[in-house]
Amino acid sequence: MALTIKVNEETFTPRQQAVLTAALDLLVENGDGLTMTAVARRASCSKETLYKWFGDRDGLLTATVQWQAAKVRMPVVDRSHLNAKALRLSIEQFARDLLTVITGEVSITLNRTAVTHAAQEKDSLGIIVLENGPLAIRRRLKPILEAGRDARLLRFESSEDAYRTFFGLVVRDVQIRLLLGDKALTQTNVTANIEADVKAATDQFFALYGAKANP
Amino acid sequence: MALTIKVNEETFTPRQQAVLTAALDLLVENGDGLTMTAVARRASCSKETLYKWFGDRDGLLTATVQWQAAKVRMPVVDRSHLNAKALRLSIEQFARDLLTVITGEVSITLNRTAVTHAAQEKDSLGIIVLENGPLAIRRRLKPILEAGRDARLLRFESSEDAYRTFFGLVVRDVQIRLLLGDKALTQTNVTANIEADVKAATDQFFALYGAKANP
DNA sequence: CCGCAGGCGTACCGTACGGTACGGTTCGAG
DNA sequence: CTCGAACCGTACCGTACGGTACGCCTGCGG
Repeated sequence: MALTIKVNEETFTPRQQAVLTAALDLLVENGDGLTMTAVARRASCSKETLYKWFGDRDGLLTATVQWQAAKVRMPVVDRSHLNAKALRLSIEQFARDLLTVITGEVSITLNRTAVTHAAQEKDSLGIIVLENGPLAIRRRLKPILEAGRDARLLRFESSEDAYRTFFGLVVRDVQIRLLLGDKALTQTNVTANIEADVKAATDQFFALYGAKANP
Repeated sequence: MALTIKVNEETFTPRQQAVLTAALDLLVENGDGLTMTAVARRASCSKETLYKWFGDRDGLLTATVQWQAAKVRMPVVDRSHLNAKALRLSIEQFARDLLTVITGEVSITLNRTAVTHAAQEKDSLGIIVLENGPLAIRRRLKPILEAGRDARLLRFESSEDAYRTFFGLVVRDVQIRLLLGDKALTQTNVTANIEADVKAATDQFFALYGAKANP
């Protein structure tokens, strides 16, 4: 049960979603100190119900992460008419969404939880976060990049490499520093600079992969 | 005691270093399941000694991370005669060292431990890892970058931005994926591509910040 | 040889927490 | 009204682990 990876969105009853919300809230505020008793108390339900619904602590954790991670949805970009301006706006939007999500408190908590989990030979949470984080972005971004290449607006060999470079240019050292609790990177400090960072990253990406550059 | 951040390298007796080595080994193999009893047994010492030397579990953890992290030393690059070729080699070397360290098993373990720690309002380990990881690299790289700029080989406004872009270009999504336990990124899989990745990142860095480009 | 400091091994304690059991309550079906 | 399913609250159990106490051994200064 705990090892099961649910690929398609599991339907939770509203009551169950309330429990998951409580669990997520506790996770965000209390860090990793998520206890079954605390969840039960916060959600006003009995521990027995928790165990009946989610199997064990890992099942509850997995369901919470899965459920929340699946909520993060990147906007779909119109791919039909793709001029230079539209492409740039799309890329910029991706950068903005990526940075916004990654610097969010919920995302930080989920990533921390998954990393902690991965430190105990249990990779299920890591896979979920990966699947709904970086990999989701990759799935969405790649078609855009390839459309841009087909339209002679971008130039690259491997869309995989282009995506990963984009990721690096946008995220830089922000995520790891946030995960490590760098006080110099307060939430407000980051969000204030998002627009400038997005623009800079997009500029750099086009400098590297724009049709004019990089012959 | 546990909150103390030791800035200068604490001198540990050989016996104490053996204990720290045992702790690190356990950390690497057993993930986060580091128990005082296990350390004591592995190091053939008594728990009482552990507590006498390190105060509490956090103190031992901090000492271990601190001691190991301080071992990671970036090579100092000769800054005196700086032609284009030497600069490029220096940058490349930094990229190589950064990737090699970050993908190492010990580094992954330390980062995971620090992230886990940071998920419990305790940021001491995070600060240590930050200080000896990204920030150490920054301290070493910045002078090189600025020397390159002074020599008209590089062109950038802020050396801080240049460093962070470099970090992003080199690390990309490798570190977070390793921390999350991505099976698709096996150790060997990464190390095999390090040279190619290093060259690509350096190329991109010079494309963005080389004197000829980016007017 | 004596005494003692440092350290090993082990037994022990307290607590926190995962997991279970059970009595009481609500609510819908028949 | 009755019955049973679902669920709440709570008490309880077992265990793992952080931290402490203590007995024993070793080595060394006097």
